[in-house]
Amino acid sequence: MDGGAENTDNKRRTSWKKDPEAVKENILAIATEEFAAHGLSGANINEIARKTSTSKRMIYYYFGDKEGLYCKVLEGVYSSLRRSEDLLDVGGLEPEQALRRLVEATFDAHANAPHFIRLVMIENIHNGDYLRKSEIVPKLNRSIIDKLEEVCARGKAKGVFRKGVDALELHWLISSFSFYNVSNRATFSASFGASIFAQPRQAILKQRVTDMILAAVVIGYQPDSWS
Amino acid sequence: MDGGAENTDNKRRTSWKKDPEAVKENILAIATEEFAAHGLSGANINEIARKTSTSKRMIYYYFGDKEGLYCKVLEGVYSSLRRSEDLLDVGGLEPEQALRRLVEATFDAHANAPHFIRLVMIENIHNGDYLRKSEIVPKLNRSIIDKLEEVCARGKAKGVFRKGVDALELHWLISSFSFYNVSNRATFSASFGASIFAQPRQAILKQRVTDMILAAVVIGYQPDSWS
DNA sequence: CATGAATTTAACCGCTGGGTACATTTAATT
DNA sequence: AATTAAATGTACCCAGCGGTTAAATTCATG
Repeated sequence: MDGGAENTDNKRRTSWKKDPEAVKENILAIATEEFAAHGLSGANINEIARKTSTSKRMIYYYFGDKEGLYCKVLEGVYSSLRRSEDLLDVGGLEPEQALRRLVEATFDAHANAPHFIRLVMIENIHNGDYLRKSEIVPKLNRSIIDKLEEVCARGKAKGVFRKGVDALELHWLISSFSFYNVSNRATFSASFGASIFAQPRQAILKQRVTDMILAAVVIGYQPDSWS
Repeated sequence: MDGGAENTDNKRRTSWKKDPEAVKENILAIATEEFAAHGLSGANINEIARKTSTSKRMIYYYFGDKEGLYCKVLEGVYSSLRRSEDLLDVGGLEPEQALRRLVEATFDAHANAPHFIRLVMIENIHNGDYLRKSEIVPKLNRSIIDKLEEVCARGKAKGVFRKGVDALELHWLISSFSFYNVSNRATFSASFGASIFAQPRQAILKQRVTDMILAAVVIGYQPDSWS
């Protein structure tokens, strides 16, 4: 990530001994780890600095203060998850298959983005105060709703989706499964064991929630597994 | 809660000018507020002490240190939620109605226990380290599973529940809705507005998830709302 | 090569906040 | 009344941590 001087870098700066962009990226990466691990108040700036390839002073130089750094970290994980969602193209699939694909992909995406999950949890502890300040986030979140709305519209037009189906509600449903499955592993395991979070139970769970969503949306849907 | 001298109190202590039990309760109540509001590292012992009817010294006298206090708070909200669950009796209902009742009650219980939700979120941020240490919690959590298992058994015996239905999986499902609905309000609202968390949308949501669970469990179930 | 803005270093600071020392009061016991 | 142990009040400590100061280094530019 640091490597040599990237002369491919455009803008007005060609090659510095130490590239500020790389430094910023490095700080952000470490800070993401630390905030995700310990929360806003729990994370330690000195510790973040120590793990960085640069110094504490640089953190303040580039990000102002602890909260400024936290905000950038938050924006980073949000846009990173949404970017991965944008890669998913369900335009070529029939509405039922498109929805199934969206649910499965969301489930998997959450399972594979523990940093995102933890930072969203942390941000909720802070009542969304920092997310609300961000300008970048609101527009990011349209894409997933748009995608769901498009699928719903096609499903209704084709006559296979129920009338009452609402994209936002659907998103809430899909997120609740997918998020909880990661966010509450620790306490759930402490109470009931971790078996449900290992294979093959996870695969079964994904199948189950997908079927439940489809059953709620698609007229006359009858999953194979529901004898 | 303080009132007069409780001579009904057994043990070896009859009446003190200042009842230590009441002091402990008072500390716990305030600490619950503060930890739920700010997290483990975010909460401030001096601030907790200030809001108490006693002094910081007493907190350390009764709870040892910050983490000890946090543990007791955690145990408190857990047992409080489970106690409210125990009040729910579905023994007299047919399996389908019993399950419906359990889902609705869980949904409502979570919506009405914001402290519990926040503290569980916080505990998950800490990877369940403190919950795992607690001896009181593991046994508390049996009751809800037992209740679900009993309903499932009756439903299968009656021939109205599917064979594959598993109580733990069911609990995971019901919890995911109910928990996420409260835990992620802030960030969800920041992204998509708060309309879904107000009436009448909440009632619709509850209805929807209940129907989804029943459809997944009860053979041939067809909710009215699913045209 | 002098200028100066951008970038980086190292040392430093003050206060917050978890935790403690020690004296003192209270109520049961003898 | 004297003794004792639990319960409490007050003042204090001090390390950790967020944030800063001031100066040095790097490189484009005239």
